[in-house]
Amino acid sequence: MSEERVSLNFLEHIIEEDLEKGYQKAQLRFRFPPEPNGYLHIGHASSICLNFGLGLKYGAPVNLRFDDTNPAKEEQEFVDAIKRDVEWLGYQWDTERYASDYFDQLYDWAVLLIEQGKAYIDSQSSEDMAKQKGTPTEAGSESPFRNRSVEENLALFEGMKAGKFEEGTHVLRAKIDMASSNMLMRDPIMYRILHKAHHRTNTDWCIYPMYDWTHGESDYIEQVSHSFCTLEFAMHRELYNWFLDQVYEEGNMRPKQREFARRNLSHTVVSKRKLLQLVEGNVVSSWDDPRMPTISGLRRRGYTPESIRNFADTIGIAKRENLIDVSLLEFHVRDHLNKVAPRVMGVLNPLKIVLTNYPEEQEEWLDAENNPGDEAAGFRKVPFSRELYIEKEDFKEEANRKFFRLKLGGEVRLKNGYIIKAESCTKDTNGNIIEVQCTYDPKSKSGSGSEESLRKVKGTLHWVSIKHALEAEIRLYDRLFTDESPDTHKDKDFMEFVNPDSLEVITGYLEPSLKNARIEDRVQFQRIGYFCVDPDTTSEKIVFNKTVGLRDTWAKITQSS
RNA sequence: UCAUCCGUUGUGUAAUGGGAGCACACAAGACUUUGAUUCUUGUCGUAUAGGUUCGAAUCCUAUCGGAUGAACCA
Repeated sequence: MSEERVSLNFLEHIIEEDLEKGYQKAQLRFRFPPEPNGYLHIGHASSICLNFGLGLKYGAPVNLRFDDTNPAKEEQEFVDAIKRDVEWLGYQWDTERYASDYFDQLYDWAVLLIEQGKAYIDSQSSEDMAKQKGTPTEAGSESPFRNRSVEENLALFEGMKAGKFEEGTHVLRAKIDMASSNMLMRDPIMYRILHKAHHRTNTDWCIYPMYDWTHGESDYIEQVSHSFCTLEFAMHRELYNWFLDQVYEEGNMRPKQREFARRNLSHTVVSKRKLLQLVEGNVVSSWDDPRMPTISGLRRRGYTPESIRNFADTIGIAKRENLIDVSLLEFHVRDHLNKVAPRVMGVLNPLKIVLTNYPEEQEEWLDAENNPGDEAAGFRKVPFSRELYIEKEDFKEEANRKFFRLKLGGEVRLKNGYIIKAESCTKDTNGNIIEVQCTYDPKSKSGSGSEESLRKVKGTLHWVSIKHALEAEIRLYDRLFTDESPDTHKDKDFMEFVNPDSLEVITGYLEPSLKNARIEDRVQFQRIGYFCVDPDTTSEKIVFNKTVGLRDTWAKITQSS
């Protein structure tokens, strides 16, 4: 037995230390707290995998909590989409919670703070308050309303709740320290007036708690042990703890906020505003366009939940700045699809070949293996006939020895079929090759066991029988941005880096077995890449999205020479 | 130029005072009815300068570099 070296990320170290210090394993509880104001993206996926992954690892419950404190931005539609995406990723939350579940408790606690002289109503404009806030290097100044009496504060707060005031006229502020080096501690706003209907509480409330006042207290109410968020909230920790101090009672779990670095993916943007710009500017068709980094986009692109979880696992979690190459994500989807995707044949760029010694009316149904890595996947039949399509790039009149494909006078194996030899070709008036005449070796049939079938020829091509071919719309995707970090340039707008060729739509010719493919089915077009059936598919027209290409060392060779 | 955080191969991450490891990428080779997959091997790293210590990626100091911080957003 060799000792296994366990490697933990820094958050797991924190949990392990807490466990050693006396936390009970049964007290561990985590949460994933999205705001329902948009669609989840690959960055959220990392956070989901982190929190739910820890839940699985420690056998701890994980709550799905919607941080719904701003009715101006939040909608039920997003709640539903988020739940779907988390489930699709393969995780189960313990309970579904909403910050809005705690509005009553939050209000009561706020009243308590007012009574203790730790919060006050400020009746200035936001501009005046901003002026008094100071700068990171200069202390702020106190509001003229800072020392209102408890009674007056209570009355005003009640009035705010009762809807007696216009938006912007009053706010509730925590009375902390206008000179703190942490700007967030300079009397942060706890409540603002918003005469807006909330997607869950409707018009019950017209004052809504701010993030800082809500988040830690929600963690506390749910008795979350570890509250993990991204680095931009590091400054908020001091406030998080201050608010917690006001309500914490001995004997309860005291939630601990810790921060990790957001994972950045190359060649993409992830901010809601920018994603919206792509949708509204018709750069992409929708939020679930297969080029979008949203979870719904990745799903439509053909990514599997496993591949995304494996990706999140490999990139790990830390506190340093990072830019993860999108090719790592592509590696993981290839890696998973290689194991599970059935192999099929499809020609995307057809060139007609005619087997001159194959009888005109003859057709054969050949055995084809569904997945060479998985015996249980079995076999299917593919039709073979005299006239076939192969890829244009698989034929050259003349080529050197490194070209393992079809050339005049050369032989090649047709996958699952026969060995053929190119004899001649015909061209149109522009000199384009439009047809290749070949002969086939009738004894070389794949799997027949004959001496001829065992012959080694260097190249193997995929193909499709023209008269049996299924026409399909094929959408070929490329990266949406040409720059690896499009939104980090100070002097350039990210839209300048949009790749104009990120989508190419062509007609492909597929083996007829694909007629029964269903939406979201994923297959490998042999020698090309992984594809999945798009929801735009109808009974008349099947649409495939290219998920990712196969690794292509031949492309590298041709490029470098 | 105030506060907080962070600097480990090309990228991401591990090593918590004692082996700089893993994955991807890259390179070479083997196998192959997918130029795929698989397998083998290889190249490359602790920001800099001091200090503490028998011993430092790890602790201390300074320097350099980066990120974050002034929304009635989350």
